[in-house]
Amino acid sequence: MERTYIGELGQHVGETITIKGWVSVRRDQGKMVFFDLRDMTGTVQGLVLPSNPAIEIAKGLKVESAVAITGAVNKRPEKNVQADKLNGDIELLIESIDILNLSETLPFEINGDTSGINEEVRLQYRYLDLRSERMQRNIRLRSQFVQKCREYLFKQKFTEIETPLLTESTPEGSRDFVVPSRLQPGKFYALPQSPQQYKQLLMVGAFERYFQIARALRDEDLRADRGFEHTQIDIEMSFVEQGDIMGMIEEMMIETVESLGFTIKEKPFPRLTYAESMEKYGADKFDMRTEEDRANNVLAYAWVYKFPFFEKTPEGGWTFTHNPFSMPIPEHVDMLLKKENVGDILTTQYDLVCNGFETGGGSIRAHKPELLKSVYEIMGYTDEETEERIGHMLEAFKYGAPTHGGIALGVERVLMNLTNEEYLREVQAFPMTRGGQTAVMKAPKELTPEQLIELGLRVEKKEKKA
RNA sequence: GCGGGUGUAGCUCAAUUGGUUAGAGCACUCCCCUGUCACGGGAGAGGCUGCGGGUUCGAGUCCCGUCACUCGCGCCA
Repeated sequence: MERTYIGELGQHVGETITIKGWVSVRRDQGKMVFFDLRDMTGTVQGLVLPSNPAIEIAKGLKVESAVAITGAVNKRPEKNVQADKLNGDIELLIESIDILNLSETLPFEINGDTSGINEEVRLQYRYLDLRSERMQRNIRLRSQFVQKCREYLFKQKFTEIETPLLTESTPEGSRDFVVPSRLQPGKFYALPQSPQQYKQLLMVGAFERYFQIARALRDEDLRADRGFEHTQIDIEMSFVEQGDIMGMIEEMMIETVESLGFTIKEKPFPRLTYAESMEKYGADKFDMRTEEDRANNVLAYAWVYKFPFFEKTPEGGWTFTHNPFSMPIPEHVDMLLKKENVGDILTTQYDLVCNGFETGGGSIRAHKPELLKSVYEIMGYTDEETEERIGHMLEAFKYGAPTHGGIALGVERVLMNLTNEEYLREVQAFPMTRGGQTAVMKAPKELTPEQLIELGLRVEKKEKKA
């Protein structure tokens, strides 16, 4: 029989239907047996009468087994109505039970909040942890948020474009994950820390409005709010100025987040300069919520901008604070080109802050070779070193590169704000442990000697045959 | 790399100053129960106390080492 979703059973009172899903709870009354049955749309109580031959199957049916159940959707007797629950006014009088997969006893209970369970166990059996109500809600909300962003961006004439995963290592910034090349032994690809350079090249390539739900990878030690991999909504636009991007992203966040039922504390978002932020909060990210806001899960967004472009290195040179590809604020362009008062130069960088987290950041980019070159000169690179690192960008900028800028929003950071989760792992389906151990599977692990030889990572031993 | 915390039954946790046979709740097995809804009642099974050394008449408890997990710092444009 055709499947009916549990969330729609209210429309089928009096009919005999088939549901498919899982057994959440079994309540064996001796003669009668009650179940809570669950699919992706909701939960319903089922009951098996002692006269039904299926009663023997019902008694052996273990929690979290996958089942297909046929029965009659009935109104509950008046005194058994649970008005506050979905389907609390109906129940399924079970006629037959088809066990699709009988579950063994679970390693931990999932019919409550699993956040108190040993995380090693949760991750080893992540597919079970994901069945819990909280994880279902978090991961589904994540999908909805991303969908809303996509809808908004398509409406704004954006094109979704994928950029390569196997790319070039960049020594500055965070540590790269690297992949050995088989065809060119001894050489390595790097996995992207962000699609930064490719998205700028797409602007040179005349796509004007690009976005990507992009994975970014960084081989740095983990934190509660930081993993090896995270996802960003990566955006770049041509022929725009700082205010255009900030205004559009602000509109996108308001539209997406409010359509998901959340409340924003202040609109338009407050805008603070870096100096104001440091003076007022002592940090470049801050939490503007009151206790009441926190209790009501209100989202307090703000922009921080006018960051210093450069900061001193321990060796006494200069390095960038956020992004070497950024443009200074318009009135500081001359200072950059002349390399004067370097410490005073402000960048067009803007960070989106929410509830104490940096949820995104971007800037207007340098779109002329001399601007970008000047940044690298200030940082002390020789012409040869600059050419080696970003020669391809300098070359690309020679051919009518448009003014452009963009932003990257951290999907996990946004979701942590929405769900009030303290840990990034709670909004990722398959996160890693802090030691870099993958969920469920056993990466990282050794390669076979044959694989290592093929990759040029081990020299083949010549076998001596007598 | 550095510092803090944790590690006892499948899960969550107890176990006085080192002291009998390491306990409880949930889950599990069996029995009873026709309106339960985290059903209830009864019985039972389940332990290399992370691992390795040491001190002691005696170690879950103290000491040394080690591993895993975790939080923070460094790091993370």
